[in-house]
Amino acid sequence: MNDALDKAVRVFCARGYHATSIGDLTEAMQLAQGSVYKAFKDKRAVFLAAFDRNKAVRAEKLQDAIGAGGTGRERLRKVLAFYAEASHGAEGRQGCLVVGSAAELAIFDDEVAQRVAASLDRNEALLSGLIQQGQADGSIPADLDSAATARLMLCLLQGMRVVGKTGRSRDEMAAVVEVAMKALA
Amino acid sequence: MNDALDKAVRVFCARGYHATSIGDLTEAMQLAQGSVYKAFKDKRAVFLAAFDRNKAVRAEKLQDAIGAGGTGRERLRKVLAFYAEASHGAEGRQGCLVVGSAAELAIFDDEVAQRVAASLDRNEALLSGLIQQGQADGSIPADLDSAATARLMLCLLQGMRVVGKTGRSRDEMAAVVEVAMKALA
DNA sequence: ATTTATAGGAAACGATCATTTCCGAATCAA
DNA sequence: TTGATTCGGAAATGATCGTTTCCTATAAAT
Repeated sequence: MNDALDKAVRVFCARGYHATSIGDLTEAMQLAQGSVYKAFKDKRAVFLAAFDRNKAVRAEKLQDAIGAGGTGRERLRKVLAFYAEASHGAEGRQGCLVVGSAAELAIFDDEVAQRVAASLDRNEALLSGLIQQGQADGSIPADLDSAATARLMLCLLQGMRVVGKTGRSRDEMAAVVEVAMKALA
Repeated sequence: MNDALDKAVRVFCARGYHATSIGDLTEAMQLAQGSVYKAFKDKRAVFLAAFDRNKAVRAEKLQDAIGAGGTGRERLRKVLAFYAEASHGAEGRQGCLVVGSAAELAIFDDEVAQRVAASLDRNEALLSGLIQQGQADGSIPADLDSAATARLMLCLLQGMRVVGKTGRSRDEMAAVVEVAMKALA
């Protein structure tokens, strides 16, 4: 089931919610049309499940990328690099489900809006935590506004995914990470 | 006609392309359904016209906000503040047509993808020009990588519009601008 | 071997939407 | 005043889509 949901995630990322038909989903998930409606109440339920699956998968990959060791500064850089890696080439063109949902559904669907906000809040808290870790271990200045800096980084990460839809190179995105680290001065 | 297009812009921003029906457009534009098809070939033509109209309006407002005087650093701050102002409250929730188009249409419609890329490139060039102006007038260090910094600012601006869809306050976004200025060190 | 539950797949339904067509009213010219 | 033209607006059309239903085949269970 998770395999099928991963396929659904890719379709929803690339096409958005409204432009994805049930046929698109069954084709990608390799399921019969009847099977989709046996497993899910409706298209929206498939989307919500795909959203949650995407959130879990991305969160795990991000945690792997951050790793356990290193200073707060080093780990924060790894977060930026993780997003830079996802914001170029084919994966960048595919787009981000959170960004797409924010643009397409946040106004109409309160439940989707809540999940989008929760995803962003979670990311912001993660960034804020890493900054505070860096301030504790001395790799980031103690007088820095951790909340505002975390919010800046959150905006930057989401923006990279937007700009990445127009097809940038890995080097272009990696260079952004280097400059962004200057905000930790 | 421009008035009607401005209304269309708002609808497309809020609802996205696929979720806006012709009825939504006629209601917002206060036009008869027949009149829409007398003025435009089809829904996509309305969208492209609205996109161009939005681009022109936003570019003019941005130029007004930047002003003619001041250092490159001061003018760059005004660009960031302009986007912060658009990324909170009701306008922030309404969203950005470029971001929405990038997420929803950039993969399917080459013409839309080109316009999105052109809008981002134009913004990136504007940012790069202001940075170079700042390097010429001494308000921004000369050894700074203007291209990478401009790209960072572009990502940040687009990301602010994404995050702004979840309803942030003016102060939250204004604080991001202050931190972002540190990237010019 | 027979029955029962399960899943795939096709067909049908109802709704919605983009688009076209048609009709009436209003405007303008003669 | 009359006739032509234009424009708003409503109805009709054809297609698509989400959803439901029904049928068949396969596999599990007794």
